[in-house]
Amino acid sequence: MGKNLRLKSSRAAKDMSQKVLAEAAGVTRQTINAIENGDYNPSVNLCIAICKILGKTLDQIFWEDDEDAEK
Amino acid sequence: MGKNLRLKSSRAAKDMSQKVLAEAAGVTRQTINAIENGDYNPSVNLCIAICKILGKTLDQIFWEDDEDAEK
DNA sequence: ACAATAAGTATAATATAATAGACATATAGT
DNA sequence: ACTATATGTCTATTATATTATACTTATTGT
Repeated sequence: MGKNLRLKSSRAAKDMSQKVLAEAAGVTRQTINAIENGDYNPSVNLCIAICKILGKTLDQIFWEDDEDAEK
Repeated sequence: MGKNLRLKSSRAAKDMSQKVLAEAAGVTRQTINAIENGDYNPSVNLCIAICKILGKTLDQIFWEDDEDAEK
């Protein structure tokens, strides 16, 4: 799986550490780290929670990230 | 959790049964049924697979469905 | 040089998504 | 009345997301 650089960058834009984002989303730091590094496949509810904290939508952070770019 | 009526309706718009959608997405019928009925919280990769089959995006089917409507 | 924070990673344990198999109901076609 | 399909639901099992603990490296501030 590819890294999720849009997540990493959106988090950086809010100047949040992985730890702070994790606590806000109600998960552990390892989970945020693993998502950013593409180590696994989070639940959609967790994605939604993360997006709301970062002020983004699902499409902006999770759509067509790890994909073949479609064109 | 609330039902996902947008999923049910998008599937109906393509005249697909739960079984056919499940096979196309590589999961079982029970999984599709459970998502439509809000019985659990699918992985984002499965959501993406479903959206692509139905010609929709994550935001159109999974964003702000089971939420407090924000306003 | 020391202390503190951020990030990456690994392992073992726990929670839950997802499967497999089965049964019930309703509808539509013959 | 029979058959087939679609949906809903239940139980038990398997796969995997997520946790908890811990160690490492890099960076920044004092």
